Amino acid sequence: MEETSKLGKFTAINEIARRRGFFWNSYEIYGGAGGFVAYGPLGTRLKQNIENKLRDIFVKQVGILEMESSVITPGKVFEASGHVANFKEPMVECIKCNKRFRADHLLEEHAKISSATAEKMSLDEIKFAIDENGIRCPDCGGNFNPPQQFLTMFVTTIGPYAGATGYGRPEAAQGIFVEFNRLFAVAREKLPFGVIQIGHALRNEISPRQGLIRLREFTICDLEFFFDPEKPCCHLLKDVENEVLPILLGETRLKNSEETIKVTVHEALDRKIVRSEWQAFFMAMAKRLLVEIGVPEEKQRFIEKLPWEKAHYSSQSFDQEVLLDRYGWTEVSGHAYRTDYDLSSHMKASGADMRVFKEYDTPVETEQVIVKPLMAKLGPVFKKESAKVGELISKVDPQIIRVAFEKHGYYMAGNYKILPEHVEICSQKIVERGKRFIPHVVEPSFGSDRLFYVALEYAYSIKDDRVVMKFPPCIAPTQIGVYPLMSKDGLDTKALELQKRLTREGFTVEYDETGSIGRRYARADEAGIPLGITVDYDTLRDETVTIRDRDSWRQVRSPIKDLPQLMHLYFQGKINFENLGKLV
RNA sequence: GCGGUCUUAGUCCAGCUUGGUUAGGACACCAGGUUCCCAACCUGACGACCCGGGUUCAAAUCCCGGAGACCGCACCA
Repeated sequence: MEETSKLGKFTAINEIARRRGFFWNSYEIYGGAGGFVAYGPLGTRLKQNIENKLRDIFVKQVGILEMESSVITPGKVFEASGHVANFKEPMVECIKCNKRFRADHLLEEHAKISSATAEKMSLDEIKFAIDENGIRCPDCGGNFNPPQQFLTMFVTTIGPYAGATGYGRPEAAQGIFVEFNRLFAVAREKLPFGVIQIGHALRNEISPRQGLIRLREFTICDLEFFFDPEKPCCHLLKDVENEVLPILLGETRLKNSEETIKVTVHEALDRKIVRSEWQAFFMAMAKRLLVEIGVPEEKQRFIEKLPWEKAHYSSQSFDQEVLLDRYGWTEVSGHAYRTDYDLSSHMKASGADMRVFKEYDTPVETEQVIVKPLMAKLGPVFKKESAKVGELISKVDPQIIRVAFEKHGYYMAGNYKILPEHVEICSQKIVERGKRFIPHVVEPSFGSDRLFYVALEYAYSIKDDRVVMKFPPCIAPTQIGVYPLMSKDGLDTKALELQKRLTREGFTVEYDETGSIGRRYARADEAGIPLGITVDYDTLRDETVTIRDRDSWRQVRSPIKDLPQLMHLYFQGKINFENLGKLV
């Protein structure tokens, strides 16, 4: 019974999404293709509004820099990042029944090989281990074909001739890391700073079945926040330290429990539940974002990833989950502490120096004993070789030379005999003004399509057998509906004027004069339009209109001239519906 | 990838067992009428058998293959 109601809501949301143009499966005329969706007019606006909300929070409020890079990425990038090695699954297929299995999972189960070890094994090693342990198909007992890797990145060729491999990026993060040097320069070479990229990513999922939750092409919002690991303090923590985070700890999960603990950001850090201040800060901001798109906090939680669940780059990871009617607890954002993994990898692979220079508060002065070759003396003796000899000498530990002089009266640098008069051993002051290091990264990463689906599901409600999409006003795809009570007697022209005026004010306004007023309200409710303004016969007399609240269906009356200001205040969340006019 | 169920207008469904003239309904949408605040009513218009092949005089209907959806399994770095 519960099952059918779950199906019912999901089906109803999908039906309304198709009918009203929120989203649908792509390529329907060719039979469809799994894992790809098209957003219609309402959906596109809703998705943009959600993404803009995210921008509002992170770009405007926190000061994160936004950038945009390409989807197609040269192979080298994902080789360096570790994706080519890690973004694939070794799979075996049963010869008899054709069933496929994760080879590493079979080894864990039947050969007691740990997942960490199994992950590092080559295909040959896997084959050997399978044969050695006599592992057969768990279903029918058949033998396996040789193991094969299934790469979950889309592969392509860049340019028409060369065999230059390119990948469709499976995340937007690498687009940020590879441009780090320029971004850092733009950020005026100051840490900490963050960069966000919102864009498409591609993952060739084996079986993308869960609608908007798992797509082959989707929109990802990756935020990479760079900071000095020696200065891990978050200067914005004050704003969020009392925000409560519901966390399901890894240790709790190991006990097969789903009990969450509720801790403030402050506590979570104090008790070292979350190890990075910045990570805790972003988790709190992520929670706020979800509240703003309509998910109450009791329907959210953060779940700590277990060591073998973490991505290859991550040190400590949490997933932000939202309770969905259909899919249960569902990930909407991931919070990973990527350390210096990515920048180090790209540094090593590309040869580019991605270190950051940090000036010490007070320069460090050290005295160092050095061997100074006296070229005036060396020249006459070694002639053309003297430059080489000089270089050789200066690399040697002064102590060794000193000891050699004391013992033998000379020092042999290779085949060259160095006498005390050739060099000067002296102490030198060295002033270090700073040092170079690789910044650490904390990454919150949101799935835009998932946020979208979450917003739809939480907005969906039924009132008097009608569907009302209760989007929070700040993300509603259409903000205002304008209706003439009758499409005659000049009410229509008056209403059209009003629509134009509000549109010029920057609102998304829809005009509708077809059908009875009740039908138009119903249509508007389904599209989730928060406010409906109706021009009636009183309007012609006194220049006032009624404003209808989507959620309560109550109405207030206000003068037309006040509308622009009232609407601005309402959509900025500064006033409530009741403050829009006199209740009628 | 596997197994089960399924695929008919914008949406939701009927028809298929037993092949046969013009594939039926509801809602939505559009036009006109009517209507002074919550999917009212009247008239009219538009609009579909998932794709490919086969069987047959004749296929939405039977058979084979494919694609897609849903449920379960597996997968989800």
